[in-house]
Amino acid sequence: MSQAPAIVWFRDDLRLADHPALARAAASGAPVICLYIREDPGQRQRPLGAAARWWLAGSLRALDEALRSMGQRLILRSGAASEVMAAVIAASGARTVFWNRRYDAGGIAVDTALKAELAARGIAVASLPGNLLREPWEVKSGAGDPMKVFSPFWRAHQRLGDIREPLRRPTALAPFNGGLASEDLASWDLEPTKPNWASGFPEAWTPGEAGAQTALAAFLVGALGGYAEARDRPDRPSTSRLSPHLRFGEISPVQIWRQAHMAAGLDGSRDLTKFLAEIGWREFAYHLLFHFPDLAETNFQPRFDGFPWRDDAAALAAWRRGRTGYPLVDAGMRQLWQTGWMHNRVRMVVASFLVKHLLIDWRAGERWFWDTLVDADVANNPASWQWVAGSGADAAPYFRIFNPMLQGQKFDPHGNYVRRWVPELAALPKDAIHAPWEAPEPVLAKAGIRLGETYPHPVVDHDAARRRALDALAEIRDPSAA
DNA sequence: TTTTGAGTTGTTCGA
DNA sequence: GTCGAACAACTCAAA
Repeated sequence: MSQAPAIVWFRDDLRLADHPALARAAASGAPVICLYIREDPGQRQRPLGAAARWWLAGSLRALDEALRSMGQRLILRSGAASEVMAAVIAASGARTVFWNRRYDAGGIAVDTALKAELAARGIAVASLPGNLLREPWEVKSGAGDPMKVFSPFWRAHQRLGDIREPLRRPTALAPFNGGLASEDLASWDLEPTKPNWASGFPEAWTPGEAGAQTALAAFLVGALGGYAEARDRPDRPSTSRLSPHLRFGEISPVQIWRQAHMAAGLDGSRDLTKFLAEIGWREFAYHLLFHFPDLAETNFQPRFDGFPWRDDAAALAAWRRGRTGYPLVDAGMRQLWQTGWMHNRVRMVVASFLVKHLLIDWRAGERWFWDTLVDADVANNPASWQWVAGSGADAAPYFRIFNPMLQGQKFDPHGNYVRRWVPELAALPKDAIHAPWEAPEPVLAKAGIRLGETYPHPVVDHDAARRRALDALAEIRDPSAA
């Protein structure tokens, strides 16, 4: 009599290598059922944004192809996780279920309930750590509390010892021959059609594990050298662009950690340290999310609950569409819209602009990023928005208000990033491109620009907006002074 | 318990 | 053009 199969429930871990759940299932010798569930969003689960849905489609196709090359396939099902799991178990006679943990409150609630349900029916469940360097609760202050400042968090994280070795991709997976039905990926409508706003995405991205490994390898032989400085330059290919791959678990931070160390040699170079600190920020964001599950909705610092946000639909729309009149801001928002991604330096600038220049609630920006970023991450996105807004853990100080012109001059000194994404400004010389409203009329005319027609006037005046933000922030600074 | 040093990413102003 | 100081005070984490 053949062995009962094991189910591997794939979630945000769409890879075969360094996949603890898959490795355990493979090691059991049981026939393996690889399952992906398009979950009905539970009460506290966040439906995927549109750009992330596009990525998911590609990633699921890639995973299915990789499994097929091993005589396996990915079973796709829709519904509530508990119902889908019950149905698959009933149809297959599976006796064990493996998955890698998730850390958002909604996901934890679903997993905890399901685990109890299955245990009550005699189904063994193993939930394993696979998507972080360390579990969020492992890092603690000396007093045993969650950490709220990045630097001590990261030091404590590193004091906990070596990061484990990545697991190899299973060499073989015994197939389950019972014939399980799978839904058709196309029927999930993950990809846009009318209009197909993602038509430019495939040129920029290759979703899937192979694409992730290619991106990492290219980064390690290329941009890692000089990363500490060049990473701030949106006009250059100087970042790893691994974020969406990490978001969907096509590559694990453990793999990145190990490969980066090997590529950089054993010495802790500045570039390597800087790069790994970015992985550290992801660890910190998940640490915060785990201990503060409402991160995407509630100010980490309660005094921001009284902040005088403005309701300004027109300004919000201008920001979303990249029509604020500030070239660097507009370039970033259009890069986001057209490719599903934005350079990190520019993310800070556009976020600071929305929150401080426009005084629009960070949650509005967070939601827009959630919908438009292919790397929209349940922990990174809210943690980063709160950091910029000043309402977060270890947040930027209130007086740190980015000047979009100055940031442009510093980090896009030739204006090439702006030219790439705001083509109507392309003919402007670099001295004018970050502040076209200050350019002499003949310069604008020569570049074919009529302010207010071919490119907008600034939606707000920088100096006035800056003062207004400082005043607003002063309102919540000292509660006793009110 | 108290004290002490530190805290991702900036800007502006005046010398 | 370049440089240092001011911008606030508060909270965190560890000694």
